[in-house]
Amino acid sequence: MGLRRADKIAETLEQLVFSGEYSDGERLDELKLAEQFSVSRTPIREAFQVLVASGLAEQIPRRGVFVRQPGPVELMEMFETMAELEAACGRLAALRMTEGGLQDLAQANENCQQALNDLDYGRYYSENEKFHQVIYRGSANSYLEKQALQLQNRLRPYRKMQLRFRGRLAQSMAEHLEIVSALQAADAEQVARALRSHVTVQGEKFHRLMASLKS
Amino acid sequence: MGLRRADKIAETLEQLVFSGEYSDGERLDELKLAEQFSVSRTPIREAFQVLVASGLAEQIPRRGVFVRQPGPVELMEMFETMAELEAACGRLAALRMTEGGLQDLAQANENCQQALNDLDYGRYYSENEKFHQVIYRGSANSYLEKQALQLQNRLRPYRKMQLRFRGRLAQSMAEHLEIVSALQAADAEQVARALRSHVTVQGEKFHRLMASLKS
DNA sequence: CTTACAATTATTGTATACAATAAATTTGAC
DNA sequence: GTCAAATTTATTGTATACAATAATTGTAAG
Repeated sequence: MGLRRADKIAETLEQLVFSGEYSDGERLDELKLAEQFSVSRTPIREAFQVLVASGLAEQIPRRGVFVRQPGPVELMEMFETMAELEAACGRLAALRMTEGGLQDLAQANENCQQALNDLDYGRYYSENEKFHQVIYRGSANSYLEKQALQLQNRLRPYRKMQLRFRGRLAQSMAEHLEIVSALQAADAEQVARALRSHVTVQGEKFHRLMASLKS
Repeated sequence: MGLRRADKIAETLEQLVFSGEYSDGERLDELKLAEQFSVSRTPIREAFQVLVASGLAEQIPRRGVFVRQPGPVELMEMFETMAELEAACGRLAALRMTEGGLQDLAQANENCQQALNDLDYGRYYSENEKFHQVIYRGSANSYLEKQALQLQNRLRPYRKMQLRFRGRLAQSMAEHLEIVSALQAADAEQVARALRSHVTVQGEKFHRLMASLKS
Protein backbone atom coordinates (compact mmCIF):
# COMPACT_ATOMS: atom_id res chain seq x y z
CA MET A 1 0.00 0.00 0.00
CA GLY A 2 2.09 2.84 -1.36
CA LEU A 3 1.41 6.22 0.14
CA ARG A 4 1.26 9.33 -1.93
CA ARG A 5 3.26 12.28 -0.75
CA ALA A 6 0.16 14.44 -0.98
CA ASP A 7 -1.80 12.20 1.38
CA LYS A 8 0.92 12.26 3.97
CA ILE A 9 1.06 16.03 3.72
CA ALA A 10 -2.70 16.28 4.14
CA GLU A 11 -2.43 14.17 7.26
CA THR A 12 0.35 16.30 8.68
CA LEU A 13 -1.49 19.53 7.92
CA GLU A 14 -4.58 18.11 9.59
CA GLN A 15 -2.60 17.43 12.73
CA LEU A 16 -1.14 20.93 12.61
CA VAL A 17 -4.59 22.44 12.35
CA PHE A 18 -5.88 20.23 15.17
CA SER A 19 -3.01 21.02 17.46
CA GLY A 20 -3.74 24.69 17.06
CA GLU A 21 -0.48 25.40 15.26
CA TYR A 22 -2.47 27.44 12.80
CA SER A 23 -4.98 29.90 14.12
CA ASP A 24 -8.32 30.73 12.62
CA GLY A 25 -8.23 32.64 9.37
CA GLU A 26 -4.55 32.03 8.81
CA ARG A 27 -3.58 31.56 5.19
CA LEU A 28 -1.77 28.41 4.18
CA ASP A 29 1.13 29.50 2.03
CA GLU A 30 1.69 27.10 -0.85
CA LEU A 31 5.26 28.14 -1.52
CA LYS A 32 6.33 28.14 2.09
CA LEU A 33 4.78 24.74 2.72
CA ALA A 34 6.26 23.38 -0.49
CA GLU A 35 9.66 24.43 0.81
CA GLN A 36 9.02 23.01 4.27
CA PHE A 37 7.98 19.66 2.88
CA SER A 38 10.70 19.76 0.22
CA VAL A 39 8.17 19.26 -2.48
CA SER A 40 6.58 21.18 -5.31
CA ARG A 41 3.32 23.08 -5.10
CA THR A 42 1.35 20.29 -6.74
CA PRO A 43 1.12 17.83 -3.85
CA ILE A 44 0.54 20.73 -1.47
CA ARG A 45 -2.42 21.86 -3.49
CA GLU A 46 -3.84 18.36 -3.60
CA ALA A 47 -3.49 18.12 0.15
CA PHE A 48 -5.37 21.41 0.45
CA GLN A 49 -8.37 19.88 -1.31
CA VAL A 50 -8.57 17.25 1.40
CA LEU A 51 -8.48 19.83 4.18
CA VAL A 52 -11.10 21.95 2.49
CA ALA A 53 -13.38 18.97 1.88
CA SER A 54 -13.27 18.00 5.55
CA GLY A 55 -14.07 21.53 6.63
CA LEU A 56 -10.72 22.24 8.24
CA ALA A 57 -9.99 24.99 5.79
CA GLU A 58 -11.83 27.26 3.43
CA GLN A 59 -10.81 28.00 -0.10
CA ILE A 60 -11.49 31.36 -1.65
CA PRO A 61 -10.83 31.28 -5.39
CA ARG A 62 -7.79 33.25 -6.50
CA ARG A 63 -7.16 34.16 -2.89
CA GLY A 64 -5.93 31.05 -1.18
CA VAL A 65 -6.98 28.60 1.49
CA PHE A 66 -7.48 29.68 5.07
CA VAL A 67 -7.74 27.49 8.13
CA ARG A 68 -11.05 27.42 9.89
CA GLN A 69 -10.90 26.84 13.61
CA PRO A 70 -14.33 26.40 15.10
CA GLY A 71 -15.50 29.25 17.27
CA PRO A 72 -17.46 28.79 20.51
CA VAL A 73 -20.81 28.50 18.77
CA GLU A 74 -19.69 25.96 16.18
CA LEU A 75 -17.90 24.02 18.88
CA MET A 76 -21.02 23.75 20.96
CA GLU A 77 -22.92 22.65 17.89
CA MET A 78 -20.34 19.98 17.21
CA PHE A 79 -20.53 18.69 20.76
CA GLU A 80 -24.29 18.62 20.59
CA THR A 81 -24.15 16.71 17.32
CA MET A 82 -21.66 14.32 18.88
CA ALA A 83 -24.08 13.75 21.75
CA GLU A 84 -26.86 12.92 19.31
CA LEU A 85 -24.63 10.63 17.26
CA GLU A 86 -23.57 8.80 20.40
CA ALA A 87 -27.16 8.51 21.50
CA ALA A 88 -28.04 7.07 18.11
CA CYS A 89 -25.19 4.56 18.32
CA GLY A 90 -26.27 3.64 21.82
CA ARG A 91 -29.90 3.18 20.90
CA LEU A 92 -28.98 0.82 18.08
CA ALA A 93 -26.32 -0.91 20.14
CA ALA A 94 -28.90 -1.62 22.83
CA LEU A 95 -30.79 -3.76 20.36
CA ARG A 96 -27.86 -5.29 18.51
CA MET A 97 -24.87 -5.63 20.74
CA THR A 98 -23.49 -9.13 20.88
CA GLU A 99 -22.31 -10.92 23.98
CA GLY A 100 -18.76 -10.34 22.82
CA GLY A 101 -19.47 -6.65 22.36
CA LEU A 102 -20.78 -6.38 25.89
CA GLN A 103 -17.66 -8.08 27.15
CA ASP A 104 -15.48 -5.64 25.21
CA LEU A 105 -17.47 -2.84 26.78
CA ALA A 106 -17.00 -4.19 30.28
CA GLN A 107 -13.29 -4.59 29.60
CA ALA A 108 -13.01 -1.06 28.25
CA ASN A 109 -14.78 0.28 31.31
CA GLU A 110 -12.51 -1.79 33.51
CA ASN A 111 -9.51 -0.18 31.84
CA CYS A 112 -10.98 3.27 32.45
CA GLN A 113 -11.41 2.47 36.13
CA GLN A 114 -7.86 1.16 36.32
CA ALA A 115 -6.49 4.33 34.76
CA LEU A 116 -8.56 6.40 37.15
CA ASN A 117 -7.23 4.43 40.12
CA ASP A 118 -3.71 5.13 38.91
CA LEU A 119 -4.62 8.79 38.40
CA ASP A 120 -3.21 8.36 34.91
CA TYR A 121 -5.19 11.01 33.05
CA GLY A 122 -3.61 10.38 29.69
CA ARG A 123 -4.47 6.72 29.84
CA TYR A 124 -7.96 7.42 31.15
CA TYR A 125 -8.45 9.66 28.20
CA SER A 126 -7.50 7.07 25.62
CA GLU A 127 -9.34 4.25 27.36
CA ASN A 128 -12.40 6.43 27.54
CA GLU A 129 -12.22 6.95 23.79
CA LYS A 130 -12.04 3.20 23.32
CA PHE A 131 -15.07 2.73 25.56
CA HIS A 132 -17.11 4.98 23.33
CA GLN A 133 -15.77 3.33 20.21
CA VAL A 134 -17.04 -0.02 21.41
CA ILE A 135 -20.50 1.51 21.48
CA TYR A 136 -20.11 2.95 17.98
CA ARG A 137 -19.13 -0.49 16.84
CA GLY A 138 -22.04 -1.97 18.74
CA SER A 139 -24.47 -0.01 16.57
CA ALA A 140 -23.67 -2.54 13.86
CA ASN A 141 -23.85 0.33 11.40
CA SER A 142 -20.45 0.98 9.91
CA TYR A 143 -21.56 4.17 8.19
CA LEU A 144 -22.81 5.66 11.44
CA GLU A 145 -19.74 4.33 13.18
CA LYS A 146 -17.50 6.15 10.74
CA GLN A 147 -19.38 9.40 11.23
CA ALA A 148 -19.05 9.08 14.98
CA LEU A 149 -15.35 8.28 14.78
CA GLN A 150 -14.77 11.26 12.53
CA LEU A 151 -16.42 13.70 14.88
CA GLN A 152 -14.77 12.11 17.91
CA ASN A 153 -11.45 12.69 16.20
CA ARG A 154 -12.33 16.26 15.35
CA LEU A 155 -13.34 17.06 18.92
CA ARG A 156 -10.41 15.33 20.56
CA PRO A 157 -8.35 18.42 21.33
CA TYR A 158 -11.31 20.12 22.97
CA ARG A 159 -12.36 17.06 24.89
CA LYS A 160 -8.85 16.83 26.26
CA MET A 161 -9.20 20.28 27.75
CA GLN A 162 -12.39 19.60 29.62
CA LEU A 163 -11.69 16.20 31.07
CA ARG A 164 -9.13 16.94 33.68
CA PHE A 165 -10.79 18.86 36.40
CA ARG A 166 -11.75 17.95 39.89
CA GLY A 167 -14.49 15.42 40.28
CA ARG A 168 -15.15 15.11 36.58
CA LEU A 169 -13.52 11.72 36.20
CA ALA A 170 -15.41 10.09 39.05
CA GLN A 171 -18.66 11.41 37.65
CA SER A 172 -17.68 10.23 34.20
CA MET A 173 -17.12 6.71 35.54
CA ALA A 174 -20.48 6.71 37.29
CA GLU A 175 -22.12 7.64 34.01
CA HIS A 176 -20.24 4.86 32.27
CA LEU A 177 -21.72 2.37 34.68
CA GLU A 178 -25.19 3.65 33.98
CA ILE A 179 -24.56 3.30 30.24
CA VAL A 180 -23.20 -0.20 30.61
CA SER A 181 -26.12 -1.46 32.68
CA ALA A 182 -28.64 0.11 30.32
CA LEU A 183 -26.93 -1.63 27.44
CA GLN A 184 -26.97 -4.92 29.30
CA ALA A 185 -30.65 -4.42 29.95
CA ALA A 186 -31.12 -3.59 26.26
CA ASP A 187 -33.05 -0.48 27.24
CA ALA A 188 -32.59 1.62 24.11
CA GLU A 189 -34.16 4.81 25.40
CA GLN A 190 -32.24 4.68 28.64
CA VAL A 191 -28.95 4.13 26.79
CA ALA A 192 -29.65 7.04 24.49
CA ARG A 193 -30.55 9.31 27.38
CA ALA A 194 -27.51 8.32 29.41
CA LEU A 195 -25.11 8.78 26.51
CA ARG A 196 -26.62 12.07 25.48
CA SER A 197 -26.22 13.62 28.88
CA HIS A 198 -22.80 12.03 29.29
CA VAL A 199 -21.50 13.75 26.17
CA THR A 200 -23.49 16.96 26.32
CA VAL A 201 -21.54 20.04 27.27
CA GLN A 202 -23.41 22.25 29.65
CA GLY A 203 -23.28 23.75 33.08
CA GLU A 204 -19.80 23.70 34.55
CA LYS A 205 -18.40 21.79 31.58
CA PHE A 206 -19.53 24.58 29.32
CA HIS A 207 -17.78 27.26 31.31
CA ARG A 208 -14.60 25.23 31.50
CA LEU A 209 -14.58 24.76 27.78
CA MET A 210 -15.17 28.42 27.08
CA ALA A 211 -12.44 29.42 29.48
CA SER A 212 -9.94 27.05 27.91
CA LEU A 213 -10.72 28.42 24.45
CA LYS A 214 -9.35 31.81 25.33
CA SER A 215 -5.85 30.56 25.99
CA MET B 1 -17.09 34.89 -6.49
CA GLY B 2 -14.88 33.42 -9.16
CA LEU B 3 -15.26 29.71 -9.64
CA ARG B 4 -12.31 27.47 -10.19
CA ARG B 5 -12.51 25.08 -13.09
CA ALA B 6 -11.61 22.22 -10.76
CA ASP B 7 -14.57 22.94 -8.46
CA LYS B 8 -17.01 22.97 -11.32
CA ILE B 9 -15.59 19.70 -12.55
CA ALA B 10 -15.91 18.15 -9.10
CA GLU B 11 -19.53 19.22 -9.02
CA THR B 12 -20.22 17.73 -12.43
CA LEU B 13 -18.48 14.48 -11.58
CA GLU B 14 -20.50 14.29 -8.38
CA GLN B 15 -23.70 14.57 -10.37
CA LEU B 16 -22.50 11.91 -12.78
CA VAL B 17 -21.75 9.54 -9.92
CA PHE B 18 -25.10 10.30 -8.30
CA SER B 19 -27.05 9.80 -11.49
CA GLY B 20 -25.51 6.37 -11.85
CA GLU B 21 -23.61 7.31 -14.99
CA TYR B 22 -20.61 5.58 -13.48
CA SER B 23 -21.10 2.19 -11.96
CA ASP B 24 -19.39 0.83 -8.88
CA GLY B 25 -15.71 0.10 -9.23
CA GLU B 26 -15.38 1.97 -12.48
CA ARG B 27 -12.12 3.79 -12.94
CA LEU B 28 -12.14 7.51 -13.61
CA ASP B 29 -9.76 8.09 -16.49
CA GLU B 30 -7.78 11.27 -16.03
CA LEU B 31 -6.84 11.66 -19.67
CA LYS B 32 -10.28 10.94 -21.04
CA LEU B 33 -11.91 13.32 -18.57
CA ALA B 34 -9.29 15.96 -19.30
CA GLU B 35 -10.24 15.71 -22.95
CA GLN B 36 -13.97 15.74 -22.24
CA PHE B 37 -13.70 18.86 -20.12
CA SER B 38 -11.13 20.40 -22.48
CA VAL B 39 -8.72 20.87 -19.67
CA SER B 40 -5.41 19.49 -18.47
CA ARG B 41 -5.02 16.70 -15.96
CA THR B 42 -4.32 19.09 -13.10
CA PRO B 43 -7.85 20.36 -12.41
CA ILE B 44 -9.19 16.86 -12.98
CA ARG B 45 -6.92 15.51 -10.30
CA GLU B 46 -7.90 18.26 -7.89
CA ALA B 47 -11.53 17.44 -8.51
CA PHE B 48 -10.78 13.82 -7.74
CA GLN B 49 -9.60 14.75 -4.27
CA VAL B 50 -12.99 16.25 -3.55
CA LEU B 51 -14.81 13.12 -4.67
CA VAL B 52 -12.53 10.90 -2.64
CA ALA B 53 -12.89 13.04 0.46
CA SER B 54 -16.67 12.84 0.30
CA GLY B 55 -16.58 9.09 -0.11
CA LEU B 56 -17.91 9.03 -3.66
CA ALA B 57 -14.70 7.50 -4.94
CA GLU B 58 -11.74 5.60 -3.64
CA GLN B 59 -8.17 6.32 -4.49
CA ILE B 60 -5.63 3.54 -4.72
CA PRO B 61 -2.13 4.96 -4.97
CA ARG B 62 -0.46 4.46 -8.33
CA ARG B 63 -3.60 2.75 -9.55
CA GLY B 64 -6.21 5.43 -9.95
CA VAL B 65 -9.51 6.51 -8.47
CA PHE B 66 -12.56 4.32 -8.65
CA VAL B 67 -16.17 5.29 -8.05
CA ARG B 68 -17.83 3.78 -5.03
CA GLN B 69 -21.54 3.23 -5.36
CA PRO B 70 -23.06 2.09 -2.08
CA GLY B 71 -24.23 -1.51 -2.04
CA PRO B 72 -27.44 -2.66 -0.36
CA VAL B 73 -25.88 -2.92 3.08
CA GLU B 74 -24.21 0.47 3.03
CA LEU B 75 -27.38 1.99 1.63
CA MET B 76 -29.44 0.63 4.49
CA GLU B 77 -26.86 1.95 6.91
CA MET B 78 -27.06 5.37 5.33
CA PHE B 79 -30.84 5.40 5.54
CA GLU B 80 -30.68 4.34 9.14
CA THR B 81 -28.17 7.09 9.90
CA MET B 82 -30.42 9.56 8.11
CA ALA B 83 -33.32 8.47 10.30
CA GLU B 84 -31.26 9.07 13.41
CA LEU B 85 -30.02 12.44 12.18
CA GLU B 86 -33.57 13.49 11.41
CA ALA B 87 -34.72 12.29 14.81
CA ALA B 88 -31.94 14.34 16.39
CA CYS B 89 -32.93 17.42 14.41
CA GLY B 90 -36.54 16.88 15.37
CA ARG B 91 -35.78 16.43 19.04
CA LEU B 92 -33.88 19.69 19.15
CA ALA B 93 -36.37 21.46 16.94
CA ALA B 94 -39.15 20.51 19.33
CA LEU B 95 -37.46 22.58 22.00
CA ARG B 96 -36.19 25.44 19.84
CA MET B 97 -38.42 26.01 16.89
CA THR B 98 -39.63 29.56 16.61
CA GLU B 99 -43.14 30.63 15.74
CA GLY B 100 -41.86 31.55 12.29
CA GLY B 101 -40.28 28.13 11.92
CA LEU B 102 -43.56 26.43 12.74
CA GLN B 103 -45.27 28.58 10.15
CA ASP B 104 -42.68 27.62 7.55
CA LEU B 105 -43.28 24.01 8.45
CA ALA B 106 -47.03 24.34 8.07
CA GLN B 107 -46.50 26.05 4.73
CA ALA B 108 -44.12 23.35 3.53
CA ASN B 109 -46.61 20.68 4.54
CA GLU B 110 -49.35 22.62 2.78
CA ASN B 111 -47.25 22.58 -0.38
CA CYS B 112 -46.77 18.84 -0.07
CA GLN B 113 -50.50 18.35 0.22
CA GLN B 114 -51.09 20.56 -2.78
CA ALA B 115 -48.62 18.58 -4.89
CA LEU B 116 -50.25 15.37 -3.74
CA ASN B 117 -53.68 16.69 -4.72
CA ASP B 118 -52.31 17.51 -8.16
CA LEU B 119 -50.69 14.07 -8.33
CA ASP B 120 -47.51 15.94 -9.19
CA TYR B 121 -44.91 13.48 -7.93
CA GLY B 122 -41.91 15.55 -8.91
CA ARG B 123 -43.19 18.53 -7.02
CA TYR B 124 -44.23 16.43 -4.03
CA TYR B 125 -40.73 15.13 -3.95
CA SER B 126 -39.08 18.53 -3.85
CA GLU B 127 -41.63 19.98 -1.42
CA ASN B 128 -41.11 17.00 0.83
CA GLU B 129 -37.40 17.71 0.86
CA LYS B 130 -38.10 21.29 1.83
CA PHE B 131 -40.37 20.10 4.64
CA HIS B 132 -37.55 18.10 6.13
CA GLN B 133 -35.10 20.93 5.64
CA VAL B 134 -37.31 23.19 7.72
CA ILE B 135 -36.88 20.70 10.55
CA TYR B 136 -33.11 20.57 10.10
CA ARG B 137 -33.10 24.33 10.32
CA GLY B 138 -35.38 24.18 13.32
CA SER B 139 -32.71 22.30 15.25
CA ALA B 140 -30.91 25.64 15.51
CA ASN B 141 -27.68 23.72 15.08
CA SER B 142 -26.07 24.64 11.79
CA TYR B 143 -23.44 21.93 12.07
CA LEU B 144 -26.06 19.22 12.49
CA GLU B 145 -28.13 20.87 9.80
CA LYS B 146 -25.24 20.65 7.37
CA GLN B 147 -24.69 16.98 8.14
CA ALA B 148 -28.36 16.26 7.56
CA LEU B 149 -28.42 18.20 4.31
CA GLN B 150 -25.36 16.36 3.09
CA LEU B 151 -26.82 12.94 3.70
CA GLN B 152 -30.18 13.99 2.32
CA ASN B 153 -28.39 15.02 -0.84
CA ARG B 154 -26.48 11.78 -1.01
CA LEU B 155 -29.60 9.68 -0.60
CA ARG B 156 -31.71 11.68 -3.04
CA PRO B 157 -31.48 9.30 -6.00
CA TYR B 158 -32.51 6.34 -3.85
CA ARG B 159 -35.28 8.19 -2.12
CA LYS B 160 -36.65 9.10 -5.51
CA MET B 161 -36.98 5.42 -6.36
CA GLN B 162 -38.96 4.49 -3.31
CA LEU B 163 -41.42 7.33 -3.08
CA ARG B 164 -43.68 6.72 -6.02
CA PHE B 165 -45.62 3.62 -5.25
CA ARG B 166 -49.23 3.12 -4.43
CA GLY B 167 -50.41 4.45 -1.12
CA ARG B 168 -47.00 5.63 -0.01
CA LEU B 169 -47.69 9.31 -0.53
CA ALA B 170 -50.89 9.34 1.46
CA GLN B 171 -49.16 7.56 4.31
CA SER B 172 -46.25 9.95 4.08
CA MET B 173 -48.61 12.89 4.46
CA ALA B 174 -50.27 11.33 7.47
CA GLU B 175 -46.87 10.95 9.08
CA HIS B 176 -46.08 14.57 8.29
CA LEU B 177 -49.14 15.63 10.19
CA GLU B 178 -48.06 13.60 13.17
CA ILE B 179 -44.64 15.22 13.04
CA VAL B 180 -46.09 18.69 12.76
CA SER B 181 -48.43 18.31 15.69
CA ALA B 182 -45.71 16.80 17.85
CA LEU B 183 -43.51 19.78 17.03
CA GLN B 184 -46.30 22.17 17.86
CA ALA B 185 -46.79 20.38 21.15
CA ALA B 186 -43.03 20.60 21.72
CA ASP B 187 -42.96 16.88 22.52
CA ALA B 188 -39.35 16.06 21.77
CA GLU B 189 -39.59 12.31 22.19
CA GLN B 190 -42.69 12.06 20.07
CA VAL B 191 -41.11 14.13 17.30
CA ALA B 192 -38.01 11.98 17.32
CA ARG B 193 -40.04 8.78 17.23
CA ALA B 194 -42.28 10.00 14.43
CA LEU B 195 -39.39 11.21 12.29
CA ARG B 196 -37.37 8.08 12.86
CA SER B 197 -40.11 5.78 11.67
CA HIS B 198 -41.02 8.17 8.86
CA VAL B 199 -37.52 7.97 7.43
CA THR B 200 -36.65 4.40 8.34
CA VAL B 201 -36.58 1.96 5.46
CA GLN B 202 -38.16 -1.33 6.38
CA GLY B 203 -40.97 -3.68 5.48
CA GLU B 204 -42.38 -2.96 2.05
CA LYS B 205 -40.15 0.08 1.57
CA PHE B 206 -37.13 -2.12 2.02
CA HIS B 207 -38.19 -4.60 -0.62
CA ARG B 208 -38.99 -1.83 -3.06
CA LEU B 209 -35.62 -0.29 -2.57
CA MET B 210 -33.80 -3.57 -3.02
CA ALA B 211 -35.77 -4.33 -6.15
CA SER B 212 -35.05 -0.96 -7.69
CA LEU B 213 -31.34 -1.40 -7.02
CA LYS B 214 -31.11 -4.29 -9.42
CA SER B 215 -32.16 -2.25 -12.45
C1' DC C 1 -1.63 64.76 3.51
C1' DT C 2 -5.00 62.17 1.18
C1' DT C 3 -6.87 59.93 -2.72
C1' DA C 4 -6.98 57.82 -7.21
C1' DC C 5 -4.78 55.71 -10.73
C1' DA C 6 -0.86 53.10 -12.81
C1' DA C 7 2.73 49.95 -12.64
C1' DT C 8 4.81 46.32 -10.23
C1' DT C 9 4.87 42.29 -7.54
C1' DA C 10 3.04 38.19 -5.57
C1' DT C 11 0.08 34.33 -5.73
C1' DT C 12 -3.19 31.34 -7.55
C1' DG C 13 -4.83 28.31 -11.37
C1' DT C 14 -3.72 25.56 -15.33
C1' DA C 15 -0.75 23.39 -18.80
C1' DT C 16 3.04 20.79 -19.90
C1' DA C 17 7.20 18.01 -18.96
C1' DC C 18 9.40 14.54 -16.59
C1' DA C 19 9.86 10.53 -13.25
C1' DA C 20 8.22 6.44 -11.12
C1' DT C 21 5.44 2.60 -10.97
C1' DA C 22 2.06 -0.64 -12.51
C1' DA C 23 -0.24 -3.10 -16.46
C1' DA C 24 0.30 -5.28 -20.87
C1' DT C 25 2.78 -7.50 -24.32
C1' DT C 26 6.37 -9.88 -26.26
C1' DT C 27 9.85 -13.23 -26.28
C1' DG C 28 12.06 -17.43 -25.14
C1' DA C 29 12.63 -21.74 -22.64
C1' DC C 30 10.58 -26.05 -21.53
C1' DG D 1 1.03 -24.71 -26.06
C1' DT D 2 2.10 -22.83 -21.48
C1' DC D 3 4.48 -20.40 -18.23
C1' DA D 4 7.88 -16.98 -16.80
C1' DA D 5 10.96 -13.39 -17.35
C1' DA D 6 11.98 -9.23 -19.84
C1' DT D 7 10.55 -5.38 -22.41
C1' DT D 8 7.33 -2.21 -23.80
C1' DT D 9 3.40 0.64 -22.97
C1' DA D 10 0.20 3.13 -20.21
C1' DT D 11 -0.87 5.71 -16.21
C1' DT D 12 -0.11 7.95 -12.04
C1' DG D 13 2.60 11.30 -9.20
C1' DT D 14 5.49 15.29 -9.05
C1' DA D 15 8.08 19.23 -10.89
C1' DT D 16 8.28 23.11 -13.59
C1' DA D 17 6.52 26.64 -16.78
C1' DC D 18 3.19 29.75 -18.09
C1' DA D 19 -1.22 32.52 -17.66
C1' DA D 20 -4.52 35.06 -15.09
C1' DT D 21 -5.85 37.58 -11.32
C1' DA D 22 -5.43 39.80 -6.95
C1' DA D 23 -2.47 42.54 -3.69
C1' DT D 24 0.97 46.04 -3.24
C1' DT D 25 3.63 49.74 -4.07
C1' DG D 26 4.67 53.99 -6.24
C1' DT D 27 3.32 58.29 -8.24
C1' DA D 28 0.89 62.32 -9.31
C1' DA D 29 -3.09 65.30 -8.81
C1' DG D 30 -6.03 67.72 -5.70
